Amino acid sequence: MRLVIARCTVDYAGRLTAHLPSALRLLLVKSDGSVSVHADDRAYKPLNWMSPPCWLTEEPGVWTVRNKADETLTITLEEIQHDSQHDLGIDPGLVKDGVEAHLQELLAEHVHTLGEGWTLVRREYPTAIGPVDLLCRDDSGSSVAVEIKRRGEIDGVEQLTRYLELLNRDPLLAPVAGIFAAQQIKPQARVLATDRGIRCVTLDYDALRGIESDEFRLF
Amino acid sequence: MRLVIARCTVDYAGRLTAHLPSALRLLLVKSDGSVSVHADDRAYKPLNWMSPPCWLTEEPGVWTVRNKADETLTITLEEIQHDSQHDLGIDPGLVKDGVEAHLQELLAEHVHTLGEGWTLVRREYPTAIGPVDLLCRDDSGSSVAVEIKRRGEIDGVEQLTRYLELLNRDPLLAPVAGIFAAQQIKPQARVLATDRGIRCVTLDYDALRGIESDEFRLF
DNA sequence: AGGTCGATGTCGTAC
DNA sequence: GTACGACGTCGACCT
Repeated sequence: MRLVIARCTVDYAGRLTAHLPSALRLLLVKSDGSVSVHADDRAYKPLNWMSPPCWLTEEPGVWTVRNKADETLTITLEEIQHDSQHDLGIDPGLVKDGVEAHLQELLAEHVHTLGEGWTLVRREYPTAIGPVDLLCRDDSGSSVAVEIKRRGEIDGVEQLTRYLELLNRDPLLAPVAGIFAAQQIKPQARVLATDRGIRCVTLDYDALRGIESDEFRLF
Repeated sequence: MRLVIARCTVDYAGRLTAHLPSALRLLLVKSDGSVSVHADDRAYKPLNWMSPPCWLTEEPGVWTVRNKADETLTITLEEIQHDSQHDLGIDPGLVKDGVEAHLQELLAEHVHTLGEGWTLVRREYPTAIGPVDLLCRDDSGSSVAVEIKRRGEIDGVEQLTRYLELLNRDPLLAPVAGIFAAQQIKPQARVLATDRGIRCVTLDYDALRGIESDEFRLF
């Protein structure tokens, strides 16, 4: 990884065109060839960048970064205040916990929390427009499609609505009810779901995990 | 801006929990208080970060970054290889060209490219759930709502559908037709739009700009 | 503060 | 490679 602090102008030509007037900035050149230009604010997003795979051509005072789609990032250097190189090695990478996949696993193993006597037909039940998170049967044997989100917003309701429309065309399944399950459901999403006859369920990740560990304790 | 190269472990607890095993990484502390942790690959995305507003507490060997929502980023430092401070000043910021706003401007000025004798009612026509990009009238005086995207995907069709549903409840406007206009329209989005009676129009940014300059040339 | 929407979104993954 | 959905999406704008 190479760190350069320099006064520079930057021009990007690709999906859009963009220009950065002259100023002091951090140029970050990573070992995969990617380049990013950072100002002294905003943790997440660089002012300008080129993602790998891409290639840096270095001429005196001008860096050109190009990718396969022929997008270019041109950095014109006016004054270099710092330039250092560091060998970081390969990063072991991030370990995550608490994402949607985990919610799906947990709820799949505890569909009875949705209703007494409910059973799981399958996770990732395939449809023409993509898989439904869970397909269940309630105690009377009726089908129920469940869409799971960490944060329940309007998009998720639309997604479930599309699935329901499709599933209800299948005479072997219809009628299929819908459940919108999320750790947190935005008021607007709840209104839309309710208006469409979709039941909303708030999930408690820690509680579901609790059930898990309780059951573990039984053995 | 402070640049630190250090062997460290990182723990994030907030919307999810995440852990980074010990490795050599770049720690980027910006003057707005934000902190990001970068590996030697991927231009854009830090491994871990805390966005401003947030606050860094520095103890020997342990940094803690916290925000208002009480999410925390804990960095445990094992070995510091580099530590430098740089005063970059305020960045003049990015000048962009070719984003959706420009497409909207251009199409607003050339609604006749959508149909002979069409007129613009207004840009950003307000509805209860957000503004419609363009509201037009066709040659017969009928209303047409236009949703503009750079890249036309399924979300945009859903968005336009919601607008149309609302606009068609207004007896002064109804019936309102829909146009989904984008530089590029994904097949799935086209299918969905067509199925809902929404016309799809592919926009040519350069051509629209060309019309612009042609008209300039007339004077 | 909360909602909506655009983004050079980026990133993973299934087909 | 393309398409699609998730993301600690972020960030900008408006109420």
